Parts: sequence; structure tokens; C-alpha cells
Amino acid sequence: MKFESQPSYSLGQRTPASREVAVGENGGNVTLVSQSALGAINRGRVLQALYDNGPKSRADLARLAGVNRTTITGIVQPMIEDQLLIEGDASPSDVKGGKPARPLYFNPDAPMLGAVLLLPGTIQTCLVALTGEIKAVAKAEFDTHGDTEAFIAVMTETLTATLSQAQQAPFGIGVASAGMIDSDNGTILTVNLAPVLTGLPLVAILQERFSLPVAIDHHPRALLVGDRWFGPGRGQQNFAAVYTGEVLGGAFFIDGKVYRGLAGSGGELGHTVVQIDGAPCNCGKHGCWETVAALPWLRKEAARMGLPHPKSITCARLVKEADEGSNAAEELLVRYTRNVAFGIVNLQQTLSLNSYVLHGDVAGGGMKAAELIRQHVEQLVVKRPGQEISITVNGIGEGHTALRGAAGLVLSSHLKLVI
Amino acid sequence: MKFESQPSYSLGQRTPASREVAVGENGGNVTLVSQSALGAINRGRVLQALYDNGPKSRADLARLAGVNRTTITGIVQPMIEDQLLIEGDASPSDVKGGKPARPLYFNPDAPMLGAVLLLPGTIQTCLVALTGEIKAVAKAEFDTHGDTEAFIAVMTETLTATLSQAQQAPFGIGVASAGMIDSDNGTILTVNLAPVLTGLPLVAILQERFSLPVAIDHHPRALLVGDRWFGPGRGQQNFAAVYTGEVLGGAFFIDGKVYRGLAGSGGELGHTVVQIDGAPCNCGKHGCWETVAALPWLRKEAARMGLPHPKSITCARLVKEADEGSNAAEELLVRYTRNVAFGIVNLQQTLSLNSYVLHGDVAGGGMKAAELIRQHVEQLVVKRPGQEISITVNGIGEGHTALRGAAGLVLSSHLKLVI
DNA sequence: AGCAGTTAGTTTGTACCTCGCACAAACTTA
DNA sequence: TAAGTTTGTGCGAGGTACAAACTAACTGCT
Repeated sequence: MKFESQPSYSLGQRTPASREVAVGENGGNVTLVSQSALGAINRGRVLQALYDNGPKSRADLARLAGVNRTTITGIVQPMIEDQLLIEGDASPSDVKGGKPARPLYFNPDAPMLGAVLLLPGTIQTCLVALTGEIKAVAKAEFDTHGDTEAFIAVMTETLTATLSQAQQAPFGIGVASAGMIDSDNGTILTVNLAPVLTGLPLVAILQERFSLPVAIDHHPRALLVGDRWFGPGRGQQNFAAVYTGEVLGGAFFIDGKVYRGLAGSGGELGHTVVQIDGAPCNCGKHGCWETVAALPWLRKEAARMGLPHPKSITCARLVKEADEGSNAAEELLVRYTRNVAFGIVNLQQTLSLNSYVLHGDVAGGGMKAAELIRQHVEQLVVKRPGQEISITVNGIGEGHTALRGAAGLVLSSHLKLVI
Repeated sequence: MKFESQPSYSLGQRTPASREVAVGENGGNVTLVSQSALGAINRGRVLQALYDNGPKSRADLARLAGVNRTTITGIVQPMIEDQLLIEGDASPSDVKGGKPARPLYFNPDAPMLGAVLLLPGTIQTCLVALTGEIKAVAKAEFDTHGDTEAFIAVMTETLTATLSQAQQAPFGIGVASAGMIDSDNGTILTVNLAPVLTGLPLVAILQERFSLPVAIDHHPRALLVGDRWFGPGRGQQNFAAVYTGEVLGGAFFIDGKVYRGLAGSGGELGHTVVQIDGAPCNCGKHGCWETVAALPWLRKEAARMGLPHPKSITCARLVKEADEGSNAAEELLVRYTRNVAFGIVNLQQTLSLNSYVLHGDVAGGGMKAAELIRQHVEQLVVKRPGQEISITVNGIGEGHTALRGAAGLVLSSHLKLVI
């Protein structure tokens, strides 16, 4: 299946294969900004402002961006003509007098984004509208230890089933995957529980089959992007997403952009050390954060303390049992959230992002878990005048955040938001 | 003392008091890029490319930046006319044939930068040429528990003594200070050992007295900038500077710019936790990195192990004694460097910068200490295909790196390098 | 009803920046 | 001496944002 290319301002335009500059020395990656690039940048920023702030009139956008109204008109008009944006009804506005503003927002019928969530053994695909709406969900399973060709066949089939339901060619495809991902080169490095994926150049494969821009990143970073575009991180310029469950991971939104680190390897928080020479970890080291703040620790402690059904313990159940009066559950919950807090404290001391969105198991603990973690963090962080730290949970519709985030990856990486 | 303003392209031009946009919602800090800003940005990038790569011809710069040669000429010509840059002698070049290139570099007689290093009890000031050369050093002492006015008087006097030796008005003044600094607002929040500085709006004060752009940041970040402009970080796009001594601190250069975090509070690594419920720390918590990788720990362990003169132990002496055959020194050195490594490992797992420059006590341990740390880090980090981690020391001329870094702060913050 | 005041969005002309092309200058090689 | 190569400089084209002036639409006062 092939799709036609996009309109001239193109959400999905690929970067022009960054010229090979071989003057070398030490990399020498200075790049000047050209006039034409400038247009693309500003178009991207206007779109992001619309995402971040909801429907807004041209005049509002101009004020928001600190530019002339005419500039906004120039940027926005072609998008309206291409039906990416639509002009809402003239709202009477809150101020008295004056011509009523016409709010602009994304056309619900504009092209959508393809999204893939790749976890060991399962593929989930869907279409995501620019408004965050999810459609055409499809699921499939694959043999984690099987043949690469077989996996690619299943993947292509599932994705085709989803994409074919789109009215128009999607802007692109975003993939969120478990494991270690090289997002620069678009390859899956390793997925512990799915060896079939090792070394798979998935971006190249999908780009070739579907002729669309494709972006890939690891699961926590997709959650981050999902939070940023459609969740509690909307409009924020600095925050982190933290995932806890069988493993721990994180991702950062710094100064208005997704932080990836070299080859996309930033945010592997599970194996930061919080207990020198502590308990052994799967990674072969000792005292990793993962050894004290992930589900295996929780199960082990629940068993040790004699809590019921320790093998299936979750933060959600812990909160429930604590609320029902179990002192043991309360005590374990406090210790668990404190252990989680240490990782956030270290992040805070290092990056000072001040805002954290929790996913996965602790998110299942809801407000109560978040508040406990916030208290621990507050207590453990070196105080700084005027600093407020916010901890939010985004556990509801877990899978949807990851899928929306996968879709958002395409937006983030192909809308040149930052130079 | 007042100085005249700078030429039109102005290295030291202040940002035009970022328009007050009161549309609010959630900050709404989208900013579009204007035409004129673009010019300033590209001028800044060309200058940075010159810094990073040394003298280069227009043609080389054009290749380096991936732009047209004429563009470089347009940017560079006014700077030559204003004597900021000078054209070197035509070098025969390595390639065969063709008109020889005229390398461009900074004019040694161009305006300099004022630099201040502020440590508890002492002020050090100097002038730094764009080439990194240091001139007109002045020192003074102040009463750490005294009167604010008295401190300001000493500071002004010392700085005036230095600045008055400049041939031309400096581009600006950069301040590196111990303690907790709010670099956004240009105030010193707290310096534990110098209460007189608490809450001091130093940037505003100096800006008023000297009518020059002033930038302030904390000591580790100045080291980072010093490394970046004039040291081992030159030309690098991603690296961290780590300082160890009585306290620990760090700073990051991420994607070609200095990372500050909100209100400049990023990089307070000393109080990241590496030992939950470990030894008590000055900050009131337990198991901070500072409790196992700073000098107090080293002294305590040296005493416990019966090493000679434990109160004045340093990494440098430890290396020396180990080289002379002391098994105890060797053993302590290994443990010390391992403890230092844990902090770097956590940084690496979090940000994946791959390159670390050490300052302070461990830097005194030279290559041997660096190599030991590198080995520990290598062993403790989760391996990733193709990843190389570099550990460098920059202990020589410690004070000079901080002063050069202070000067570089002005360049970094007032050369709008990133949009 | 009419007019002033206010805000939104558009039209028009201007300034600025980068790019591609053409060309002179300077040097090497045959 | 001629051909080839590289550097650096004019000049016009194309694209972008901005300022000023204009029209459109609505409120409120007389």
C-alpha cells in the first residue's frame, strides 16, 4: 500500500537528508538557519501553540507568539485552505466591543496519524486524530522467538488493516516499543523478552512499505510525548515521565523538546544506582533503582510481610487494602512510594524539571500514591526558595497514552519545532 | 565607570526585554523566529564555529555550516570591519591548486570579557580575551559575615581595577560563584560559608554600576563553560563537567547549549542519593553522593586505614603514594574513584552524554584517577552497542578554567546561539 | 439611528536574509 | 603558456516578517 505525499507545508516532510559535511575536526556540527527553514519552524510553532492552548484566534496566536497578526495570517491561511485547520464560529469574546474573533483549530477530518505499540508478543495499531481521538484499533500477536520475516508480515498486515481505514493518507507512523531503541537510526537494539526484534531496522522497513515518515522510540518516551500532546504535560516546557512496573524507565521534556540523549539512550533510569553494593539486579549490577522500586521488589516484600496474594500485588491493591485499614499494606505502600521517590529526587537534583508524570504500576495507586511520593520527594530534595514540585499520575487509559504518544512522535520529530 | 555601547551586530546586546505576553493560560511561551533574530543567531553560530574549530577560511566555514559562501561573507565582513575578526595570511592550504584561503580568527585586540570568581571570602577578577588569554588579574578578600554594602564596595573596587585596564569597553561581565545561584534572575540565593551574599541581586547591581551585560552562574557551570570555550569540551555538543572537592557539583552541555534547569538549579549532583539510608549528609538527608565521593569521606577513610596525614589527603597524594608502592593508598584510591564513578554512572544512565570532564580533587589525580574512574564507569553502566564513554581531567590551572568559564558565560548567554 | 471606540483580520509596501549564478583573483600542474 | 581548481565577491531572485493603513464587525453612548 502506497500513500500520496502531503501538501506543500507538509507536516510529514522529511528532513532533507542532512548534507554530508566532511570537514570533520571535531564534528563541526554548526548549522545556520536558512530563510526557508525559518518558515517551516514558525509553522510548526504555531501548530504547537494551537495544541498547547486549544482553539485560538489569529490575534490570540499573534499575542501568544509575540509576532505581528499578519504573520499569523500568512502562516495559517494555507493550512485552512488545505483543510488542516478550520475556522470556528465567531465567538462573542469576553472583551467588550470589537470584531468577534474566529477561533482556529484542527480539522477533525484532517489526515490522521498511524500509531504502533510494540510490546513483547503483541502489536497494537491505531489511527490517532490530531485532536487525540483514537480510531481503527487493531491487535495481533507474534512469536517472540520466531522468524524475523514472520514478524514483519504480521506487523505489515496489522498496520495495513488500520491504515486502510483512514479517509486520507496519514501524516506518518509512530512506533513505541519496549526495549532498547536507537531512535536516531530507527532500529530496535534489543528487547529482552522478544529476541526476534533484535537489531531490526523497523523505521526503514515501514518507510519502505508505506512510503510515509516513520518515527520510533522506546516506551517511556512515547508516554512522555503522549502526556505532552494529549495529557497532563500539555503546554508544559519542562517535565519528566516516569514509568514503573516490572521495569523502570523515564523520559524528559526539556526546554520545549523531547530529550533523547546520544542515539536515544537517555532516560534509562532503572539502572541508576541508589544503593551502592545493594541487592543484585537483572543487569548484573547491584543496588539499581529497579531493585527497590519495581514490582519484583514489591512482590518480595509483600510475601515477606505476609500480605495476601503477594504474587499479584499492585500499587492499586495496596492502596485499596491500606484504605480498608490494613496497617501492613499502609506500611509497605509508604516504603514503596519512598523507594520510588528516591529516583525522582535524583532526577530533580540533576535536571530540576519540577514536574513529574507517573505511569504504570504506581499510577494505578492514583492520587494517594502520588501524594505520598510527593511528600517523600519534598522531604528528600534539597530545598530551594520558590521551588514547587508537582507529581501527577496518568494511569487511566495507559495503552492509549502510549499509542497517542507514538502518534505524537511523528509530530515531534517531523514538525521541526526547535532548530 | 560607564562604558559605551557596542557595534551594531553587538556581541553584548541584551535581549529586547522580552515582550510581556499576558495571554497566560499555561505560560504560552511559544516564540516565533523573526527575520532579524535570525541574523543574530547565524552570526552567533559562525562565531561559535570559529571558536570550536580554530581559524578557518570563509569557504571552510560555509562547508562547516552547510551554507553558501556568500552568506558567510555577508556575516563576516562587518565583523572584520569592526575589527572583531582579522584575516590571517593566505595559507597555501593542503589541497592542490586554487586560490589560497585567508583564515579568519578573533582579533587579539578586540574587546575583552570581564570575569569574576566569587568564593567564600575571596573575589578574583580578570579580563579574558576572546582567544582565552587572561589579563589584569586582581584579588580581594571580603568579610563573609559582614555588611552587604561593604561587600559591594569591595566587589566594585576590585572589578573597576581590572576593567579599567581594558583598552576598549569589554563585551560584558561574567560571574562564577560558589553556592546556590538563580541564574535566571541573576541573584545569589545562598552561599553556606558566606551569609553576606544571601539573596544578593548581583547581576542587577553590576549592570547598574558598569552598564554592561552581566551573567552569573554557579561554579560548576562556569567550569563547564570554561571547558567548552577554552578546554577539553571545545567543539563538543554533549558533555558534562563534574567537580569534586569539599562538595560535589556538576553541569551539563546538552545539544550544543548549557543546561540550566528551572531557575538555574540543575546539576546539584552532590545530593543525589546513591545509598538509601546511608551515612548522614550535611544537607540533613542520608546517603548523598557527597557523603561517599567528597574530601570529607576521603579524610575519614584515610584516618580509619591509618594512612599518613589523613587530614590533608588529596587524590593527587593518593596517586603519588600508590605509585610509590603503598597498598593502602592504592586500595583507597580504587574505592574513592569507584564512589566517584557511581555518580557519573547515574548521570550516564539518565542523560547519556558519553563525555565527562573532571575538575577539583579527582582531577588532581590526573590520568591515573581518570582511567580508574573510566574503568569503574565502564563496568557499572548498562552496555549499549557502539557506545564509548570518555573521562577527561582538567585540573591544570583550575582557577583559570573557572575564570575563563565566567567570561564564557557572557558569550553563551548573550550570543543567542539557540532559538 | 448615528457616531465614537474597539478589536479582528487583510492588503500593500518595505526591509532583511540566504541562495544561486557569474566572475575576477590567485595558485598548481602539465 | 594554457587548463584546471579553489577562494572570495557582486547582483538579482525568492522567501519571510513587519509596519502602516485599511475594512469588517461589534459595543456603548447620545
